[in-house]
Amino acid sequence: MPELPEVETIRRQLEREVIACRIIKIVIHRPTILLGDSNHLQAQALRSVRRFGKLLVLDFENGYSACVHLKMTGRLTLQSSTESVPIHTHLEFHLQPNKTWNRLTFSDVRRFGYVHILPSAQVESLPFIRSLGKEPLKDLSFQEFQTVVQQTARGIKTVLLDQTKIAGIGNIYACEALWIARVHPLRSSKTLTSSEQQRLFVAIEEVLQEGIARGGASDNTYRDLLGEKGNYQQFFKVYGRNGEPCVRCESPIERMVIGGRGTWFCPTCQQDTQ
DNA sequence: CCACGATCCTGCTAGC
DNA sequence: TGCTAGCAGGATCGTG
Repeated sequence: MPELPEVETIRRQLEREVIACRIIKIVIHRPTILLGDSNHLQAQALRSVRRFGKLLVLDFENGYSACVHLKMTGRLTLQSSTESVPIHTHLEFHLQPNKTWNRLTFSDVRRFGYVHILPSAQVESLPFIRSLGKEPLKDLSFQEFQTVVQQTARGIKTVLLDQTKIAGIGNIYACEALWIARVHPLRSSKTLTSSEQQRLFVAIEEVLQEGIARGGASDNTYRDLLGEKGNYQQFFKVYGRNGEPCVRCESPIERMVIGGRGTWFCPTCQQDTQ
């Protein structure tokens, strides 16, 4: 499930590989995942690639943009003309010049993701982007993090996953950061001590940084622009490790459900539920 | 304001 | 072996 590090990995690859390439043909297999008019991208070259939280924005030379949300199983993939179009491909952008690949495809098994084409000038007015909180590694200072955390009595994990409070953190990185900081996922946010806030802030930056450095986490479905897996899953301390010994204290990792999502934590290292 | 549940969707897997 | 129920979850929306 692509979170900030996975989406950032793809953003960097798009920047490296696809900038200045021109769309010469668009094939729509499933119109329902497409918002806006794809004709606006016809014959347009890619100029820049931005990211807002987990949302990718591809900007084209004529002032139109394609906003791509991968949600859980969405993928952007570069493919060669000799490869057959994989199942669940909803959109194909045929590109020039011909490199080792000549198509950028959007696929999504579960069809939660979407591609939204609109004028670049309107991108930052999108409700989703307007509602986003600040971003770790970018503009979220410790003071601002502290304010967010002190604002609410909700469980700290719920707060970390709230994109309107902090942008980009998903289930994997939330679980991992809480383990590193030794904070229980259900801990009431506003009760965190300043040293816990400090540890958590640093842990969030650490897991996201490390996630990017490892090309993201391919727990199940994530693949990068070239179809490759990331490596960060090899460094998971808690995520999906139900019953395995904690690498810090050897207690078996436990699983609970918070907000309908699987949550893994060490019952010894992460105590103080409150 | 907040919590909770349903919704969207398909593939995988545990269990019978 | 083959079927099925349950699970995976980002974001949104409705209800209490």
